[in-house]
Amino acid sequence: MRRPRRSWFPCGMPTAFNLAADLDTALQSAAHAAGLADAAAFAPEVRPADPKHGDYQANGVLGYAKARKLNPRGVAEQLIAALPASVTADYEATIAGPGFINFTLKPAALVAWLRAHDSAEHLAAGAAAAHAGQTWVVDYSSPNTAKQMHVGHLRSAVIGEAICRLLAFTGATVIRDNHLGDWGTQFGKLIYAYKRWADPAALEADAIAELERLYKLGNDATPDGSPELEEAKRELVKLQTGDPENLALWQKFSEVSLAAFQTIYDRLGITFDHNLGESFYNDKLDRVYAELTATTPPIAEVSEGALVVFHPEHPRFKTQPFLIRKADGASNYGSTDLATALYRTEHFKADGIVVVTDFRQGDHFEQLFLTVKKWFAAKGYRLPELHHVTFGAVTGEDGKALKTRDGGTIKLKALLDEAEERAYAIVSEKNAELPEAERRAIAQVVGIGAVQYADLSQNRSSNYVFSWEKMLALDGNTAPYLLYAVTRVHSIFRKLGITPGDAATESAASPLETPAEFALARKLVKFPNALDTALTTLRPHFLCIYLYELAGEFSSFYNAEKVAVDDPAVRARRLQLCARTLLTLETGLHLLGLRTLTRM
RNA sequence: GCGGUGGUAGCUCAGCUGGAUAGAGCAGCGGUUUUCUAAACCGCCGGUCGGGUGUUCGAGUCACCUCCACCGCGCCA
Repeated sequence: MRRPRRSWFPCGMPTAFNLAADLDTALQSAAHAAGLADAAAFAPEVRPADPKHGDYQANGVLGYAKARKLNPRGVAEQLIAALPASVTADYEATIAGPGFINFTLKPAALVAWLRAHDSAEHLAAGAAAAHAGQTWVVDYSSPNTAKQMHVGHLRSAVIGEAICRLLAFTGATVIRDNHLGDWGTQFGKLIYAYKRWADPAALEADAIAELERLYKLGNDATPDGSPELEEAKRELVKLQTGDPENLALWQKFSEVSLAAFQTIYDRLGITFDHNLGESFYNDKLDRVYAELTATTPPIAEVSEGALVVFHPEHPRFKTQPFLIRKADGASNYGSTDLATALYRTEHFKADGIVVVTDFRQGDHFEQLFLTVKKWFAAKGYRLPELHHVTFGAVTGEDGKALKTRDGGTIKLKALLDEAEERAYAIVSEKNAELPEAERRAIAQVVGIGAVQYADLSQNRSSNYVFSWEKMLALDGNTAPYLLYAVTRVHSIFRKLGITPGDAATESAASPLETPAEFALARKLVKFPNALDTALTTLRPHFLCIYLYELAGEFSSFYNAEKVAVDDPAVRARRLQLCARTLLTLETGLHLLGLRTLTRM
């Protein structure tokens, strides 16, 4: 347990977590205090500033003044004069350019923030305001059963897990739901093949690979119009009507699939709370059809025998139908996704639902969400926030979909294995004196982390070019660079035999002096802004950018200032900066789903 | 045809929802180590932000037009 918060802050007040948000509030009240016309409409727009201008800048004065034909600099002067004492005690505020207000943290306030946010618990407590009391369901990964996970499943899993951790850190109760593709026509063919050609030895050795082989056999053996296809369809009908043998087979397929998936998830640090696949919603579809057709006017209509939803107010979806039941009466993913949205709302009491799939499903989810909104409004159901988090394709260096050399699909297991092997070769080259077992352990963290980080560090909406060389590079915005920064900090504490954040060191720290110390400290207090941006946009790369810049500031600091100096007060303050850097880097990397190291 | 996402330095990418002189890494060139991990740090070089018009104090960011790439658009998910 940590000791209770000290009460000797220079300013006496509890230090806010997100200083920019705090300044924003202060400027709003200053607008009222200064008697600005229409003060309620004034949006300060405080954000982190370029360090050469200060720590934060308020851009909102310009727009506000312009709309009212006022002199922006004059308004800025009024605002600064009306700032509460708590702000003027902590910041230098200046007017710059056409009417920006720049805020520079005074050294004492800077240090007060660093002292207050001295543990992961304190950071989390500060961050928890964003989603406290809310429940969020995150639907990600979602592979098809009876098939191995391949490279196409990577981004959803990695991005989805990072979003889960970010939401949880900011106070939400997060429900991780793996919406498996475990139902559909493919199971008729698979059962057909399984009953004829299943190889018990292969099933024992690698069940999911054998199922994949059988599906291919079944697919090839059942061409359109053939009697074999009719037989496969009969197997499917038997499954759907509850035939015990087929149901048992299907159940077995799901079980071995989940077991195989879990070996991948373990390596990526993912644990699902639920695996509610499409099959789970089979008995919940009739209610969807009934409710969508019983409204006046009906939300869904029959067209060409199928049940569809049109959205007349939408330029495209007024003619492009959202298909929610096929003409033969069978369900499709429109049906199950509607039932899923309802279940998550009613059963999990979701305040927000996030679905992480590739961008090609954009139309589907736009239609789905439009339909859900109308449906829930008609029935008086509470509507959660609905987010479709999309991402681009993973491509090879040629810009085309990533394939093996012979054109096959790259299995996720093979990809992670290769990442670890490559990392092992690098660690062995750089640090040959470490014992092999440790090099293996390091290679796991670095290799898997490199794959995760490469995926997360790029804006998710663009395609991402897969490159072993780039993701495993020690320069640039990569996992190895960040992990290395972490180990350098650990190394300092290890050499000195000191625990990061220990009370004796913390209290012995003298005021910051050098440019490198200030630059690092000023970067540290911006962590909340990075969190905030990553969360409000559901784009983890904003956190990556911040961590990369922080690691860069640390490396510069490390290079410019020796930490283990003789002067105990100087040493203590630099150790304090090291401890906070470590805390922030490790907290941030863990939020992204990466593990960290003390040596590499 | 309609729509989505991209197009920023030779290459790979940022650019925080309209702010200050557009930033990183790689590649290229030049420096830094009797000092806590040099897997690092510092400097130089490199840009008509695909093109055009517009909106305004201000546009890589917004609107319209246009070119290119990838993708989606009735019974796969």
